[in-house]
Amino acid sequence: MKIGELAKRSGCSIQAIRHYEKEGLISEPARTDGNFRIYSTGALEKLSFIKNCRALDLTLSEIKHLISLQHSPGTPCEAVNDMIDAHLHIVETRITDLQNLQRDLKRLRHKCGRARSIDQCGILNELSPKSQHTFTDNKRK
Amino acid sequence: MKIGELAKRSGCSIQAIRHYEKEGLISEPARTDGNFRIYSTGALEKLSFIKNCRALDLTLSEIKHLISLQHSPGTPCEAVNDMIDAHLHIVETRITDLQNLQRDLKRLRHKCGRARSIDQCGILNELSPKSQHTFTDNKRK
DNA sequence: CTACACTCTATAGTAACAATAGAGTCAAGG
DNA sequence: CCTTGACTCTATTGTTACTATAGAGTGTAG
Repeated sequence: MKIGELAKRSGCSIQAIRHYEKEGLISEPARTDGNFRIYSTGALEKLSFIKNCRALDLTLSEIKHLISLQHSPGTPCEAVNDMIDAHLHIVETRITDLQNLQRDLKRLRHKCGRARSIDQCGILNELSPKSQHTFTDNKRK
Repeated sequence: MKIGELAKRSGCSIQAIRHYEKEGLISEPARTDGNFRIYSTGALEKLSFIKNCRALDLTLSEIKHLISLQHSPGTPCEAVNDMIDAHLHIVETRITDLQNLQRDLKRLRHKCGRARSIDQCGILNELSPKSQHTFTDNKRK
Protein backbone atom coordinates (compact mmCIF):
# COMPACT_ATOMS: atom_id res chain seq x y z
CA MET A 1 0.00 0.00 0.00
CA LYS A 2 1.08 3.57 -0.58
CA ILE A 3 1.52 6.18 2.10
CA GLY A 4 -1.95 7.67 1.71
CA GLU A 5 -3.68 4.40 2.46
CA LEU A 6 -1.30 3.71 5.32
CA ALA A 7 -2.11 7.10 6.75
CA LYS A 8 -5.83 6.45 6.59
CA ARG A 9 -5.59 2.97 8.01
CA SER A 10 -3.19 3.92 10.78
CA GLY A 11 -4.72 7.21 11.70
CA CYS A 12 -1.35 8.94 11.37
CA SER A 13 -0.91 11.82 8.96
CA ILE A 14 1.24 11.38 5.89
CA GLN A 15 3.72 13.93 7.16
CA ALA A 16 3.90 12.22 10.53
CA ILE A 17 4.75 8.92 8.85
CA ARG A 18 7.49 10.51 6.79
CA HIS A 19 8.69 12.24 9.94
CA TYR A 20 8.89 8.96 11.86
CA GLU A 21 10.88 7.53 9.00
CA LYS A 22 13.32 10.41 8.99
CA GLU A 23 13.76 10.09 12.75
CA GLY A 24 14.44 6.39 12.42
CA LEU A 25 11.34 5.12 14.23
CA ILE A 26 10.26 3.12 11.24
CA SER A 27 12.55 1.69 8.60
CA GLU A 28 12.71 3.05 5.09
CA PRO A 29 10.18 1.16 2.98
CA ALA A 30 10.59 -0.17 -0.52
CA ARG A 31 9.90 2.20 -3.38
CA THR A 32 8.08 1.85 -6.67
CA ASP A 33 9.76 2.71 -9.94
CA GLY A 34 8.23 6.13 -9.57
CA ASN A 35 9.84 6.54 -6.13
CA PHE A 36 6.63 6.09 -4.14
CA ARG A 37 6.89 4.47 -0.73
CA ILE A 38 5.33 0.98 -0.56
CA TYR A 39 4.32 -0.49 2.79
CA SER A 40 3.29 -3.92 3.97
CA THR A 41 0.75 -4.47 6.74
CA GLY A 42 3.64 -4.78 9.16
CA ALA A 43 3.99 -1.04 8.97
CA LEU A 44 0.51 -0.73 10.44
CA GLU A 45 1.63 -2.50 13.59
CA LYS A 46 4.71 -0.38 13.94
CA LEU A 47 2.63 2.75 13.61
CA SER A 48 0.09 1.42 16.07
CA PHE A 49 2.83 0.94 18.64
CA ILE A 50 4.09 4.44 18.02
CA LYS A 51 0.60 5.85 18.28
CA ASN A 52 0.06 4.14 21.61
CA CYS A 53 3.30 5.53 22.91
CA ARG A 54 2.54 9.02 21.62
CA ALA A 55 -0.88 8.83 23.27
CA LEU A 56 1.04 8.46 26.53
CA ASP A 57 3.06 11.50 25.51
CA LEU A 58 6.33 9.63 25.27
CA THR A 59 8.81 11.57 23.15
CA LEU A 60 9.99 10.26 19.82
CA SER A 61 13.40 9.53 21.22
CA GLU A 62 11.90 7.58 24.10
CA ILE A 63 9.84 5.59 21.63
CA LYS A 64 12.94 5.01 19.54
CA HIS A 65 14.61 3.68 22.65
CA LEU A 66 11.70 1.32 23.35
CA ILE A 67 11.84 0.04 19.79
CA SER A 68 15.53 -0.66 20.06
CA LEU A 69 14.85 -2.54 23.30
CA GLN A 70 12.27 -4.67 21.53
CA HIS A 71 15.05 -5.89 19.29
CA SER A 72 16.97 -7.44 22.17
CA PRO A 73 14.29 -9.73 23.63
CA GLY A 74 16.38 -11.53 26.22
CA THR A 75 17.55 -8.57 28.24
CA PRO A 76 15.73 -7.50 31.37
CA CYS A 77 13.00 -4.93 30.91
CA GLU A 78 13.94 -2.67 33.76
CA ALA A 79 14.70 0.15 31.35
CA VAL A 80 11.11 0.07 30.18
CA ASN A 81 9.71 0.22 33.67
CA ASP A 82 12.11 3.00 34.58
CA MET A 83 11.06 5.03 31.59
CA ILE A 84 7.41 4.78 32.54
CA ASP A 85 8.23 5.64 36.13
CA ALA A 86 10.23 8.66 35.03
CA HIS A 87 7.38 9.76 32.84
CA LEU A 88 4.91 9.34 35.61
CA HIS A 89 7.07 11.50 37.78
CA ILE A 90 7.20 14.27 35.18
CA VAL A 91 3.45 14.15 34.78
CA GLU A 92 2.89 14.36 38.50
CA THR A 93 5.18 17.34 38.74
CA ARG A 94 3.38 19.06 35.88
CA ILE A 95 0.04 18.47 37.54
CA THR A 96 1.02 20.11 40.79
CA ASP A 97 2.67 22.96 38.89
CA LEU A 98 -0.52 23.55 36.98
CA GLN A 99 -2.58 23.37 40.14
CA ASN A 100 -0.42 26.11 41.61
CA LEU A 101 -0.89 28.15 38.48
CA GLN A 102 -4.62 27.57 38.67
CA ARG A 103 -4.67 28.82 42.25
CA ASP A 104 -2.67 31.94 41.31
CA LEU A 105 -4.91 32.71 38.35
CA LYS A 106 -8.06 32.32 40.42
CA ARG A 107 -6.66 34.55 43.12
CA LEU A 108 -5.76 37.15 40.51
CA ARG A 109 -9.14 36.89 38.88
CA HIS A 110 -10.87 37.81 42.10
CA LYS A 111 -8.96 41.10 42.19
CA CYS A 112 -11.20 42.52 39.52
CA GLY A 113 -14.95 42.48 39.13
CA ARG A 114 -16.53 43.20 35.83
CA ALA A 115 -16.67 46.46 33.91
CA ARG A 116 -14.07 48.64 35.50
CA SER A 117 -11.86 50.85 33.38
CA ILE A 118 -8.36 49.81 32.50
CA ASP A 119 -6.64 52.15 34.93
CA GLN A 120 -8.72 50.77 37.79
CA CYS A 121 -8.49 47.14 36.76
CA GLY A 122 -7.59 45.07 39.77
CA ILE A 123 -5.82 42.52 37.67
CA LEU A 124 -3.52 44.93 35.90
CA ASN A 125 -2.76 46.63 39.18
CA GLU A 126 -1.79 43.35 40.73
CA LEU A 127 0.51 42.56 37.83
CA SER A 128 2.22 45.94 38.09
CA PRO A 129 5.42 46.15 40.09
CA LYS A 130 4.04 48.85 42.37
CA SER A 131 1.71 46.28 43.89
CA GLN A 132 4.77 44.65 45.46
CA HIS A 133 3.14 41.32 44.87
CA THR A 134 5.54 38.72 43.59
CA PHE A 135 4.47 35.70 41.64
CA THR A 136 6.21 32.39 41.70
CA ASP A 137 7.22 30.96 38.40
CA ASN A 138 4.46 28.91 36.83
CA LYS A 139 5.85 28.76 33.33
CA ARG A 140 5.52 25.35 31.90
CA LYS A 141 8.55 23.16 32.27
CA MET B 1 22.39 51.15 32.87
CA LYS B 2 23.52 48.62 30.28
CA ILE B 3 21.78 45.38 29.48
CA GLY B 4 23.90 43.25 31.79
CA GLU B 5 22.95 45.23 34.85
CA LEU B 6 19.32 45.35 33.78
CA ALA B 7 19.38 41.59 33.43
CA LYS B 8 20.78 41.11 36.92
CA ARG B 9 18.43 43.60 38.53
CA SER B 10 15.34 42.34 36.72
CA GLY B 11 16.09 38.66 36.90
CA CYS B 12 15.57 38.31 33.16
CA SER B 13 18.33 36.94 30.98
CA ILE B 14 20.04 39.20 28.49
CA GLN B 15 18.69 37.17 25.60
CA ALA B 16 15.18 37.35 27.01
CA ILE B 17 15.38 41.14 27.20
CA ARG B 18 16.58 41.41 23.63
CA HIS B 19 13.86 38.97 22.65
CA TYR B 20 11.16 41.05 24.32
CA GLU B 21 12.47 44.08 22.48
CA LYS B 22 12.36 42.32 19.14
CA GLU B 23 8.81 41.15 19.84
CA GLY B 24 7.75 44.69 20.70
CA LEU B 25 7.01 44.11 24.40
CA ILE B 26 9.47 46.78 25.42
CA SER B 27 10.46 49.78 23.35
CA GLU B 28 13.87 50.12 21.77
CA PRO B 29 16.14 51.86 24.24
CA ALA B 30 18.65 54.61 23.55
CA ARG B 31 22.11 53.57 22.46
CA THR B 32 25.60 54.70 23.37
CA ASP B 33 28.05 55.82 20.71
CA GLY B 34 29.32 52.27 20.75
CA ASN B 35 25.83 50.95 20.01
CA PHE B 36 25.20 49.56 23.51
CA ARG B 37 21.64 49.62 24.82
CA ILE B 38 21.09 52.09 27.67
CA TYR B 39 18.11 51.66 30.01
CA SER B 40 16.49 53.82 32.64
CA THR B 41 14.90 52.39 35.78
CA GLY B 42 11.56 52.50 33.99
CA ALA B 43 12.68 49.45 32.07
CA LEU B 44 12.86 47.56 35.35
CA GLU B 45 9.15 48.11 35.91
CA LYS B 46 8.26 47.04 32.42
CA LEU B 47 10.26 43.86 32.84
CA SER B 48 8.71 43.23 36.23
CA PHE B 49 5.26 43.36 34.68
CA ILE B 50 6.34 40.98 31.95
CA LYS B 51 7.89 38.64 34.49
CA ASN B 52 4.69 38.55 36.51
CA CYS B 53 2.69 37.76 33.41
CA ARG B 54 5.14 35.09 32.30
CA ALA B 55 4.99 33.55 35.75
CA LEU B 56 1.30 33.06 35.05
CA ASP B 57 2.29 31.45 31.76
CA LEU B 58 0.67 34.12 29.63
CA THR B 59 2.11 34.09 26.13
CA LEU B 60 4.18 36.96 24.81
CA SER B 61 1.40 37.99 22.47
CA GLU B 62 -1.09 38.03 25.33
CA ILE B 63 1.29 40.17 27.35
CA LYS B 64 1.73 42.46 24.38
CA HIS B 65 -2.03 42.79 24.27
CA LEU B 66 -2.20 43.67 27.96
CA ILE B 67 0.49 46.31 27.49
CA SER B 68 -1.41 47.88 24.63
CA LEU B 69 -4.53 47.94 26.82
CA GLN B 70 -2.59 49.75 29.53
CA HIS B 71 -2.09 52.54 27.05
CA SER B 72 -5.81 53.23 26.76
CA PRO B 73 -6.71 53.79 30.43
CA GLY B 74 -10.32 54.84 30.01
CA THR B 75 -11.65 51.80 28.23
CA PRO B 76 -13.38 49.03 30.15
CA CYS B 77 -11.15 46.21 31.33
CA GLU B 78 -13.34 43.34 30.28
CA ALA B 79 -10.71 42.16 27.82
CA VAL B 80 -8.29 41.67 30.70
CA ASN B 81 -10.76 39.65 32.73
CA ASP B 82 -11.67 37.61 29.70
CA MET B 83 -8.05 36.81 29.01
CA ILE B 84 -7.51 35.54 32.52
CA ASP B 85 -10.72 33.52 32.34
CA ALA B 86 -9.65 32.01 29.05
CA HIS B 87 -6.30 31.14 30.52
CA LEU B 88 -7.87 29.59 33.54
CA HIS B 89 -9.97 27.46 31.27
CA ILE B 90 -6.95 26.24 29.35
CA VAL B 91 -5.15 25.40 32.58
CA GLU B 92 -8.13 23.48 33.90
CA THR B 93 -8.34 21.49 30.69
CA ARG B 94 -4.64 20.73 30.83
CA ILE B 95 -4.95 19.52 34.40
CA THR B 96 -7.69 17.03 33.64
CA ASP B 97 -5.83 15.89 30.53
CA LEU B 98 -2.74 15.26 32.60
CA GLN B 99 -4.76 13.45 35.25
CA ASN B 100 -6.08 11.14 32.56
CA LEU B 101 -2.54 10.56 31.36
CA GLN B 102 -1.42 9.88 34.90
CA ARG B 103 -4.18 7.30 35.28
CA ASP B 104 -3.20 5.62 32.00
CA LEU B 105 0.46 5.54 32.91
CA LYS B 106 -0.22 4.06 36.33
CA ARG B 107 -2.45 1.43 34.82
CA LEU B 108 0.23 0.56 32.31
CA ARG B 109 2.90 0.49 34.96
CA HIS B 110 1.01 -2.20 36.87
CA LYS B 111 1.19 -4.48 33.85
CA CYS B 112 4.79 -5.24 34.54
CA GLY B 113 6.58 -6.13 37.74
CA ARG B 114 10.30 -5.83 37.98
CA ALA B 115 12.97 -7.90 36.26
CA ARG B 116 11.21 -9.65 33.47
CA SER B 117 12.84 -9.99 30.09
CA ILE B 118 11.94 -7.69 27.26
CA ASP B 119 9.84 -10.22 25.37
CA GLN B 120 7.75 -10.84 28.47
CA CYS B 121 7.50 -7.25 29.55
CA GLY B 122 3.89 -6.46 30.39
CA ILE B 123 4.31 -2.87 29.40
CA LEU B 124 5.68 -3.50 25.94
CA ASN B 125 3.01 -6.12 25.38
CA GLU B 126 0.34 -3.68 26.29
CA LEU B 127 1.72 -1.09 23.91
CA SER B 128 1.81 -3.59 21.06
CA PRO B 129 -1.13 -3.68 18.69
CA LYS B 130 -1.75 -7.38 19.33
CA SER B 131 -2.96 -6.50 22.81
CA GLN B 132 -6.00 -4.84 21.23
CA HIS B 133 -5.80 -2.22 23.89
CA THR B 134 -6.38 1.26 22.55
CA PHE B 135 -5.15 4.37 24.28
CA THR B 136 -6.87 7.69 24.16
CA ASP B 137 -4.82 10.62 23.06
CA ASN B 138 -2.97 12.19 25.94
CA LYS B 139 -0.48 14.19 23.90
CA ARG B 140 -0.03 17.62 25.28
CA LYS B 141 -2.17 20.21 23.63
C1' DC C 1 -4.02 12.91 -24.26
C1' DT C 2 -5.53 15.18 -20.51
C1' DA C 3 -7.39 15.94 -16.12
C1' DC C 4 -7.16 14.71 -11.46
C1' DA C 5 -5.62 12.44 -7.45
C1' DC C 6 -1.65 11.18 -5.43
C1' DT C 7 3.23 11.34 -4.22
C1' DC C 8 7.96 13.26 -3.93
C1' DT C 9 11.69 16.53 -1.63
C1' DA C 10 12.74 20.57 0.58
C1' DT C 11 11.65 24.48 3.29
C1' DA C 12 9.31 27.51 6.60
C1' DG C 13 6.55 27.95 10.60
C1' DT C 14 5.15 27.02 15.47
C1' DA C 15 6.96 29.24 21.33
C1' DA C 16 10.16 31.43 23.93
C1' DC C 17 13.96 31.77 24.45
C1' DA C 18 19.31 29.39 25.16
C1' DA C 19 23.54 28.81 23.13
C1' DT C 20 26.95 29.93 20.16
C1' DA C 21 30.08 32.46 16.55
C1' DG C 22 32.55 36.25 15.24
C1' DA C 23 33.15 40.95 15.80
C1' DG C 24 33.24 45.32 18.16
C1' DT C 25 33.45 48.47 22.79
C1' DC C 26 35.55 50.18 26.76
C1' DA C 27 38.09 50.90 31.04
C1' DA C 28 42.18 49.78 33.76
C1' DG C 29 46.97 48.40 34.15
C1' DG C 30 51.78 48.00 32.45
C1' DC D 1 50.39 53.02 23.46
C1' DC D 2 49.00 48.50 23.94
C1' DT D 3 46.93 44.74 25.80
C1' DT D 4 43.80 42.13 28.52
C1' DG D 5 39.41 41.02 30.17
C1' DA D 6 34.68 41.95 30.78
C1' DC D 7 31.05 43.36 28.36
C1' DT D 8 28.14 44.07 24.28
C1' DC D 9 26.58 43.71 19.39
C1' DT D 10 24.06 41.01 15.38
C1' DA D 11 22.93 36.88 13.31
C1' DT D 12 22.33 32.01 13.32
C1' DT D 13 21.17 27.53 15.09
C1' DG D 14 18.74 24.49 18.14
C1' DT D 15 14.83 22.90 20.90
C1' DT D 16 9.71 19.42 19.79
C1' DA D 17 6.78 17.04 16.73
C1' DC D 18 4.99 17.79 13.57
C1' DT D 19 1.80 21.07 9.88
C1' DA D 20 1.62 23.52 5.84
C1' DT D 21 3.11 24.96 2.05
C1' DA D 22 5.76 25.17 -3.01
C1' DG D 23 7.04 23.16 -7.05
C1' DA D 24 7.66 19.10 -9.43
C1' DG D 25 6.84 14.38 -10.82
C1' DT D 26 3.66 9.79 -11.02
C1' DG D 27 -0.18 7.12 -12.24
C1' DT D 28 -4.66 6.09 -13.95
C1' DA D 29 -9.36 6.69 -15.71
C1' DG D 30 -11.92 8.59 -19.36
